[in-house]
Amino acid sequence: MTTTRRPTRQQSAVIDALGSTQDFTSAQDLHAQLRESGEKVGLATVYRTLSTLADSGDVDVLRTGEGEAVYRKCSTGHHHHLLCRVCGRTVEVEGPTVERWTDAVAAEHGFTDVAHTLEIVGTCSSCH
Amino acid sequence: MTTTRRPTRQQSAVIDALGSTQDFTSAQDLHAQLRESGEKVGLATVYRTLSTLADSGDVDVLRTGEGEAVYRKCSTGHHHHLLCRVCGRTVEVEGPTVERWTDAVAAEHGFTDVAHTLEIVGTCSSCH
DNA sequence: CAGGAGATTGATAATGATTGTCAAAACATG
DNA sequence: CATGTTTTGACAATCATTATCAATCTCCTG
Repeated sequence: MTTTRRPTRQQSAVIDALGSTQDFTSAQDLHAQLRESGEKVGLATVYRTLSTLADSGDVDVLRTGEGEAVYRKCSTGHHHHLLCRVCGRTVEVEGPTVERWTDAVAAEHGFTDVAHTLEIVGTCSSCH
Repeated sequence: MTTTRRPTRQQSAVIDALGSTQDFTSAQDLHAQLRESGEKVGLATVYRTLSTLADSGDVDVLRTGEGEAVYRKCSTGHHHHLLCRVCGRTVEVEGPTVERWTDAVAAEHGFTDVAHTLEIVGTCSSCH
């Protein structure tokens, strides 16, 4: 029995907020974002909505190193971050290389619906 | 100032417990296991030891779908994980492609001492 | 349009893993 | 043995996430 889905203002708000970025975003962040933009959505509702969307496969979920769950609207191009460990400056980078590689490796092992996270840390030129 | 590592009974117990299996094991499980086998090790110590080992790269860490951290004795050098979002099965993958790409991209932006993390999630063949 | 069944919401409490605290214990060394 | 340092562990604190449950909203039907 599939859950009856009834569209609501709150759910749309969450979905829109998710769609406004291509990055993986945590439920907490989304909630803060919604509150800032004036939308009144309860934290529990944000979690519920994300969880439902994830179950139905409409969003990707994965876990950060800290164990926080992060979500992203499915199948849009995305980029990665190059982070300076000294000053915290970040640079967005992208390229088909990694995308292709992960897809290939996943397919090779019979995996489908693949998503990935990649973070690169280093020391930037000014901080060297 | 080299790593001030002082071997203790507790740390050895944690390492041994970890080594007794090839599966990813949670800190909580390890603690329970140690307690059962008579070793008295505090929970905080288990966490500290695992955290230290993970930092020094002697064990692998990743997160289950529920957000629990799980650890395993490292088998080889640097590799990545292909994680099934349904059953949690993991496959180790490695290859020079990503390493080269991250190094190249980092260098291109003037970054040095580069490190990276990459996690791939998907649905494995049995769970599809 | 009114009424009602069922779905949805949200404030708050509860949960559970992980981390912080800090005095006591274990060590190494002089 | 005295002393300074490291490690331990019981317990409190934190933080994301989930459960609760009364109030509210939606849609359907008469």
